[in-house]
Amino acid sequence: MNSQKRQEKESAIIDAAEAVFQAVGFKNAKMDDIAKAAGITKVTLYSYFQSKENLYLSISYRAVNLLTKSFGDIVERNHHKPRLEVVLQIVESFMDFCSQNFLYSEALLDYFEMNRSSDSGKDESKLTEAVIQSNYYKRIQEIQNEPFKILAKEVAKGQNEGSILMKVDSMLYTLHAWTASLGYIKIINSTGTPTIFNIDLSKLKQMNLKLAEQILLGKIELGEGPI
Amino acid sequence: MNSQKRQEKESAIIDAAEAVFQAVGFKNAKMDDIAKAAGITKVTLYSYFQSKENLYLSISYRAVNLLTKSFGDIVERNHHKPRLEVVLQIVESFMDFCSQNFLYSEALLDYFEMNRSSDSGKDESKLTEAVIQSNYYKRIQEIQNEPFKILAKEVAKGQNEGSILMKVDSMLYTLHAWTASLGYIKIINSTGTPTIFNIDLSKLKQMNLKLAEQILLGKIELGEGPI
Amino acid sequence: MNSQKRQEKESAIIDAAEAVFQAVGFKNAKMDDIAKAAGITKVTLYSYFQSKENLYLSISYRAVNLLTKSFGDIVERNHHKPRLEVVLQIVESFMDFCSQNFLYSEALLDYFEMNRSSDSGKDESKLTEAVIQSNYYKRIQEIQNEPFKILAKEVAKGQNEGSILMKVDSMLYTLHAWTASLGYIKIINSTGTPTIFNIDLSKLKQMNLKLAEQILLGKIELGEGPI
Amino acid sequence: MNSQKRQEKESAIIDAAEAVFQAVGFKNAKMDDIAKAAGITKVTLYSYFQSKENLYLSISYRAVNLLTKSFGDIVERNHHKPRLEVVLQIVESFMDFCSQNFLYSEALLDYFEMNRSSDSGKDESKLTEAVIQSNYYKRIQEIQNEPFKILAKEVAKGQNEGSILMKVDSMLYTLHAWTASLGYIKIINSTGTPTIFNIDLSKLKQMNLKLAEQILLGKIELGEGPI
DNA sequence: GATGAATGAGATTTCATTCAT
DNA sequence: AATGAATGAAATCTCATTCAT
Repeated sequence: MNSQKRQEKESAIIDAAEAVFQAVGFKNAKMDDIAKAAGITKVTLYSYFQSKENLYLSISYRAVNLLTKSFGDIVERNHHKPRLEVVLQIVESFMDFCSQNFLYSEALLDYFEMNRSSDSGKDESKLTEAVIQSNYYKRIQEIQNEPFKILAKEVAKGQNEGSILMKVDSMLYTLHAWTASLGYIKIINSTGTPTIFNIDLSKLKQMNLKLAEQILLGKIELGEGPI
Repeated sequence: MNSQKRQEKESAIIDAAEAVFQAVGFKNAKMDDIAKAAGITKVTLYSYFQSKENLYLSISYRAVNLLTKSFGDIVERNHHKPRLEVVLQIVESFMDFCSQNFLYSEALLDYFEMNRSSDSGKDESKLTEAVIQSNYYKRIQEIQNEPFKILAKEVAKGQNEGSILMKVDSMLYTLHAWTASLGYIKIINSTGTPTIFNIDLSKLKQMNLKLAEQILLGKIELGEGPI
Repeated sequence: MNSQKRQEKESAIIDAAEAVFQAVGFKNAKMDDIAKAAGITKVTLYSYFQSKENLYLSISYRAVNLLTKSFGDIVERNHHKPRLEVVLQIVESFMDFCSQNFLYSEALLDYFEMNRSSDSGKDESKLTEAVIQSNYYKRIQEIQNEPFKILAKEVAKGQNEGSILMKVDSMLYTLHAWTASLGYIKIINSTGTPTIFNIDLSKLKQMNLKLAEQILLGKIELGEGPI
Repeated sequence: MNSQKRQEKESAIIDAAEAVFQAVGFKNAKMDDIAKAAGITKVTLYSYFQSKENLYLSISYRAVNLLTKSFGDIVERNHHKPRLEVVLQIVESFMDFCSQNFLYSEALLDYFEMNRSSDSGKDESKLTEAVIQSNYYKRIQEIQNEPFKILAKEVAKGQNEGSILMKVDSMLYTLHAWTASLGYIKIINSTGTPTIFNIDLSKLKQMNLKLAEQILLGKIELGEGPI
């Protein structure tokens, strides 16, 4: 099978896996069922993905790629607009992407969770052997920071061009925007409903965006600390 | 064995389980090893916790309890101080608690992840049978919102007493503070190191706190949306 | 507790055990249930009977005793009648005893089955450790042959007094009567119904008795072999 | 694996199980050891036999089959001889088969013991859940009466052709022969030695056969009862 | 001797993963 | 690459038996 065919088949398998993981969750998903859903045998499934974890990581990988692409598209589509706007759009799209793709956002978070590193490099003690061997685990490490980098770059550009006026270090701000989004996603994912404690979650998103805007415009006194 | 003795023994078992989960992670942990660590047999272990998942949930339960207690202590210790300060302390302690207790924060996040509910009540399709049967899964649901409620209450009090000046609805703000903390925790947990992208994570925390203060003091224009 | 009291309690426990074994069979019977049925705790049960097998053997023991007593009574009650008649009555009572006491007959057969001996003494390789230690296992061995001996003795007496005319060795005949009865019991016990293959089992009993009578009266040519 | 291969493997496993049961008895036999003896894993063992009891019943099943085959062979080999002789040979072969195959005869007796039926159909109250689910338990019920039927048929033929002269109903006689054999087997199995009470067990067998011959030849007055 | 808890041994199950054809 | 069977590791369960108080 030539490389392209293989790519396509691999992709089709991931599609099937996504459907199964989506329906019953990682733990309950059986490799048997995924193989069946993909219309192949378990052995073939294993010839593509060497472990269940690797298969799951392929979804994380896809998620990072989609996110990267999404961020990249925003940058490209708005190359003539002020970076301030681009940054806000990216942040919003991050939140939207995740709230619209439960599986992708979970896969993303799960990856970052498993990928925990310690002072002395990767902390492999909690990793399954299957993860350590996983080729997607390796591949995803190469691209894991892409979305973050795109965002950080736009922030820096904005500071240079003057549309972003805050005094905060661009990396620190990006990190902050990232965590704010992650927290939002975590809440969205722990809820299935559009409201929680009678609060419409869209209001939460709006608040996050408004806050981002204020920070970026330098309207907020953030003291000595963060700069 | 009277109820108290049983409580103590159960607690001692959870101690042992924490040590094992901490050391090798949930997946790699063997019930046999946990039993051994607790100085009991596997069967006894099962007589206390009906499944590995239930045992893990007991740690989530403990985490929620500790967090609740921590929040409650702050409230009590500072009953004479302005609520603004109390709220900021709670937020800070949340971040500190989690960054200092990897296992607890993970157990907390894992619980909220699995506990996802849908419009039509709990979405059990992704739960393991073991979780559905888990008594700790039931118990934790009764207290899961306690920490959040404490925080929300202090925010509301602050608005009443005038130390908190923002125009934002107290629940919405609390939710925002909650997500900001969760995001911070998620990043802390995905990292083992005190810095990421050359950014000292303590700076991120400071930024979060400064931001919280500015919001609470009503220094930020959050527009119509969130109010 | 004095010896008599203990005897009585032990007996009451066996009563309870009989009821449980009768109801659900040896394998399905739980020591817990037996203790409950006897109105005592498991530990007390164990202080009387050191193992489930020993408890079961106490029923075998009781069965052998009852059988011995039954045979003895017949002998006594009919000391003035011809031995031929006594022998026939014993054989009949054996069959009746067993068909009326499923549990006793099974316990009897089970004991003889487990007690299998080899050329080099007892074949303990298939015995459970529990059986080897069982005190009832020891006690029953002392009396296991009593019923057989009574029968054999009456046969021999009958030959001496002339009411029994067969030429067959009394021990051989007794053994034969014994096996015929055992086979009958086995069939009775494997059936719960009074008929099998449309044959009324009482007819089978009648045939066995008629045959016994003919043999004892020397009406049957048994050739050189058995004598 | 085609059906035949599976049959062969299943058969090989039963071979191994026989060896283990033979050596240490049912209770002492461990599934692990049987698997090891068969050169497979426990899981594979379970994929063939769903429980230890089912595995044991497969031996009962094999025993019934072997007995049926043995009886059938005798009938075939002697189709030109008088049925009287065939019947006697069958009875003798039954006794020999069992005395030469301790495990088979025990498995046979155990099956009949557990299979006890009541007026209202099978009496399942004493059966283990494992037995109720056992596929061999189902299969053996279909063939359990085959050996008996063969014997009964030859007796009836003998009466028709005139080599068997007794007035007794053929079914009743067959049942009697059956019980006599079972009793003999029971004694053989409860003994490991060739003698008991100084009686050579072969003499017992001879006596049984001589008796059978006399009955079949109508030499014995069995009265009104049985006919 | 009574009680409730714990032990130990082994049966059974579940699945991801691998083997053999 | 496809198929069905097998493996291995660990979870879970059952129960007779024992311990501690």
